[in-house]
Amino acid sequence: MNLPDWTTLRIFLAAIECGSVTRASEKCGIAVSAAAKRIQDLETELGVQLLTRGARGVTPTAAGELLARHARTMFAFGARLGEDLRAVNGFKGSAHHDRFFSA
Amino acid sequence: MNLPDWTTLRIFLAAIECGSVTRASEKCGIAVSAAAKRIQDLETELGVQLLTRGARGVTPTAAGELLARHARTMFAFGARLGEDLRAVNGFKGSAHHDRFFSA
DNA sequence: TAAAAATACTCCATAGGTATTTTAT
DNA sequence: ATAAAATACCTATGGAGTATTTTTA
Repeated sequence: MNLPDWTTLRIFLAAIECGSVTRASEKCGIAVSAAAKRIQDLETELGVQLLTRGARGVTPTAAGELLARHARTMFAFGARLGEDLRAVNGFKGSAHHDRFFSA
Repeated sequence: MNLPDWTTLRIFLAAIECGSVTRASEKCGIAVSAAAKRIQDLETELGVQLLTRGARGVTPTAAGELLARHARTMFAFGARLGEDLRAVNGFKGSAHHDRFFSA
């Protein structure tokens, strides 16, 4: 298996921050079904439940909160990588890449 | 744009470590053409040349080495994430997930 | 019963493979 | 001349959408 991909992590974080998969899917510009499936597949892959589902939305489990914390760190790290790459590239095409590595 | 996905980073690292895209593709169990395309697309997305191509293989550019260093850190971090998730999960299914987060 | 999430299905974009051509030493 | 990389082309998988059903408080 592989590390969870960035899109999935983004949706997962959004679900926690929004408190619902529905609003997370809107925020991420994706269909609810697709977002829900990504999170489900993630849970299956990891073998851990990440979210508790209710009629009013979702809340993270302990594992979910742990993953969320790590994911945020990863995104922060990704942002730094982007900055460093731009620096080594002499800021060429920085406009185009402004959002490349942002969370 | 998004952060470079893990598969691409793995292939890219392998290319540097093996000194050739051909051997990297073998190591990663993928066709040479697919590996080459991933690296090309990565360079296009980033707007930076990452590898110098020669008749005997490839060597990383400055940007390539920078990305490689960051990628290795990301993978190391991913491994720690895996360990932490297993811990919070009370080591359930650890056998199955042993390699989930390894580089 | 009213929201949110999960399921069923369909479609298409793209990742990957094979075969071939181009490049660099 | 030869090993490696790039290109062209084709196929199939899976990611995303719409519509519907199932949950949960």
